[in-house]
Amino acid sequence: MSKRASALRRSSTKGDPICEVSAINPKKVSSVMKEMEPAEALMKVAETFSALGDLTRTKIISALSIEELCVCDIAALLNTTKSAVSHQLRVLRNMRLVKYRKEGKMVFYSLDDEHITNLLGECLRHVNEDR
Amino acid sequence: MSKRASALRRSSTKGDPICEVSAINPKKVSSVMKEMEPAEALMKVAETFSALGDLTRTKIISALSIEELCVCDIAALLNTTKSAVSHQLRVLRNMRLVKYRKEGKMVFYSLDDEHITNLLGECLRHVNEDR
DNA sequence: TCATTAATTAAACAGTTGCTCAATCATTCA
DNA sequence: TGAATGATTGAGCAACTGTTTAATTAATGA
Repeated sequence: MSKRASALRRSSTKGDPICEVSAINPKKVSSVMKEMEPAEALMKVAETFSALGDLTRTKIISALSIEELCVCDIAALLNTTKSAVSHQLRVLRNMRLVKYRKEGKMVFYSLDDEHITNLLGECLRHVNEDR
Repeated sequence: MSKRASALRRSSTKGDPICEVSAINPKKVSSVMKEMEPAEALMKVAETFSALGDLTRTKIISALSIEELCVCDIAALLNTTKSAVSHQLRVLRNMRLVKYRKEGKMVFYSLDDEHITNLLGECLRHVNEDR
């Protein structure tokens, strides 16, 4: 298990920030690096999770998973201002987590697709797990 | 569709932050409020998504979805410091997204359970969707 | 016991985020 | 057209976050 190939290659500079020598398993590292998702996709994933990672926005998603709602109703539901909700809806829109349709002056929001419902569901299952 | 019940109840204070009169559909709002997930669960959900919502941590999760790794290997893989990785691993540990086992001086991290793999997979499917 | 090294931790700083407030846009209706 | 209203937007600010640097802990082996 512990066949560290070039572990003898000593670094001349000491206190180097990158752990470049020591116990690194270069074979393992390079194989994982190849198998990992492309950086660009992971960037979008991080942004998406980040968009979901706020209590106000999580509540919005949870509400929309039940029913289509207008901005005003969401604000009433969360006991906050339309402005605050609108700001957060933009974040969710930017990550394609919600979609909307206009009806007169009002704008009705709903979840963009079933992935979002699945993400919420899977996360709820995780946090509700008792151990 | 547009049967707004008590829309006539006018607020005396003008410019009030909460959109308490106007076009709110009180029936809809209260029914959604009842059906929504408990606030406590949603709080944990938001924290969990927040823990996943950072590029460094997303990369860590992606790497660990392939293979168990020690801190040093993760740092090498992400071309960053052990300290930075250790800090982020703590965030992931706090949200029970990763687990670890010690082997001598080294600490090997892996994903906590299949929910985490599912979350990553579902999110990847979302961001990779072409439209 | 002492040196070495993997990992964790604390403090500090820069960058980011979410809300508030005010202004603005857009649609309806008199 | 002008008033009213649902929604969006921008600026500003307080709170939070992620990295760096340095110190510390824990385990190994000479």
